Amino acid sequence: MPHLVDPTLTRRERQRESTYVDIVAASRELLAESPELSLRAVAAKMGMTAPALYRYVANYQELVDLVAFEIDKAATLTFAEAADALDPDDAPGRLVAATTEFRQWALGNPHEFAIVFANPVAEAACVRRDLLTLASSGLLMTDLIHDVWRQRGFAIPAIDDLPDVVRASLEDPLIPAKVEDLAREDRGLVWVYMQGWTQLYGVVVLEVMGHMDPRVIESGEMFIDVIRRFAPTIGLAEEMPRLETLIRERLGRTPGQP
Amino acid sequence: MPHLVDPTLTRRERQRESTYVDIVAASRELLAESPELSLRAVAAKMGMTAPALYRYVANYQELVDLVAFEIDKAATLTFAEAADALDPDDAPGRLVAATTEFRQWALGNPHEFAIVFANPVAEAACVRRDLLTLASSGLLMTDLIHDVWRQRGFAIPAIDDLPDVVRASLEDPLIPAKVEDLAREDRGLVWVYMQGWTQLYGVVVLEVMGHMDPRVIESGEMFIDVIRRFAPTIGLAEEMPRLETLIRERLGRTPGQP
DNA sequence: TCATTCAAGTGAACGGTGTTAACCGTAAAC
DNA sequence: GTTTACGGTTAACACCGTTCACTTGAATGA
Repeated sequence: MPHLVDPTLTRRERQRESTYVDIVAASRELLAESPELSLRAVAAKMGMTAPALYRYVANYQELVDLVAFEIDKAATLTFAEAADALDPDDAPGRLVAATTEFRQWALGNPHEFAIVFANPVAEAACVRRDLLTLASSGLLMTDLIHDVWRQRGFAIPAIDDLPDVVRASLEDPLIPAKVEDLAREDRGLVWVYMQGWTQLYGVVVLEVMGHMDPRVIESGEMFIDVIRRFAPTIGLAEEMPRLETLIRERLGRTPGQP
Repeated sequence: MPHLVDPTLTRRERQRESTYVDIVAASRELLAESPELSLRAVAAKMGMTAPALYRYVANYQELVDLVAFEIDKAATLTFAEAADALDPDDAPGRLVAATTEFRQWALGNPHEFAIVFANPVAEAACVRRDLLTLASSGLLMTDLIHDVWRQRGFAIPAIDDLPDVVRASLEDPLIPAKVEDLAREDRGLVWVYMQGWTQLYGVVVLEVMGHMDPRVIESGEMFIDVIRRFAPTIGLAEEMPRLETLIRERLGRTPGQP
């Protein structure tokens, strides 16, 4: 089976690339068991000594950033899969499916979640060749909300009604995301996305950290409640009963299984 | 100035008590500069060697729990002060004042915030004599919401309308908080509190972690937005304009100064 | 008052961490 | 075919949490 790897890369580059993959794999195996990710442990798991890793990352923080970036990328794939299990025409269903999968993944992989989302400005470094590509999970979620908006056309705040600072941050965003695809007058949609993300993030962090009655966490009622309260904002009030059963279906499963 | 300390305690006990205070003080000084709290550094700052600390805490995690508990207690005092700067009759104002102070404190003391609120089930241990007294900041917030409810009397969900698990967790709560003061039919208020706390927590964690446009963080617009969207839930829709100016006043100050 | 007890501190040590330095073989590059 | 430089090594440093054996001095009981 030829051409499984990019042939434009030289042998050395391909080898280096595969080492990066190994680093991430070893790190994720370690994270599955212990919350602490140590450079030495990663090296040991790869059959190397710790200083060797410094040929690939400048320091420990960069290792963490690399792993966080790749975890986010991989997790986003499973969120997208959850969405793709539904009709392309059912944008609301796809959104809540991905959202629920996100919540389930976070609860099932608390250490990975912590490294990606409870990491102070994780995106700051990400020195790898993949430049400063915003968290891919964020891109997916914006896309999904965008789809809902296109299909259902809920009301979004006029960008000129928003506070000055907000308007400025929407007009030229710091992280060159897909925001540029939106016409200036539609940028209010991004603000709606941020509102939703904020609320979603709140429940999930509280649940993952265990700062909530275990029975409530286990049942997912607060998670559902948050979605239910946000639904009207994106014009999904009437559809909510259907979406709720859709969520509850997903809550029963172990994450990752479509 | 006699009787500054409890005279019922023997000399040894008083000395021990003061050492605990020193431990917390040294820890907080360290947290003001570096995000990492190390047992050895705390000991060094107190002029002791590391093993000596093991006379006071069983292990590192217990040190962290102790410090987290005391930080929460101290921070809650400043929240309460912010509320007390307003009329006792102005329950809504007191609530948003404390809430805003919480947000300001979190942004100003990110390491302390992380140790208290981004700590996996911090309340689990807390082996100190103060038994298992729920996070005091949580108690304050419930009190403040309770006051708003008594003064303004907004609609709360009937406990029998809530999902089974939620009802169960409200009828006999895991953490023996002030929930017991509420009649069974009023327990829905606690659910409202949890909703509010979830949303507040979401913004603040996102802001503290830096997972948001710095300009938006700096301005506090998302924080205000969250409060504004939650206000109607506790019957404060009409009062929101007044409350918003109240918030913006507080946003300008450095936290801790009433 | 004297002997005893015991809490509170010490230093040394173990295994772990991130990180740097000097070194070396081998595969790529010219 | 030589040279370069990449990817690995070992040794060492400073720091971490933790344990153990030991001292000391103050509170306690006879």
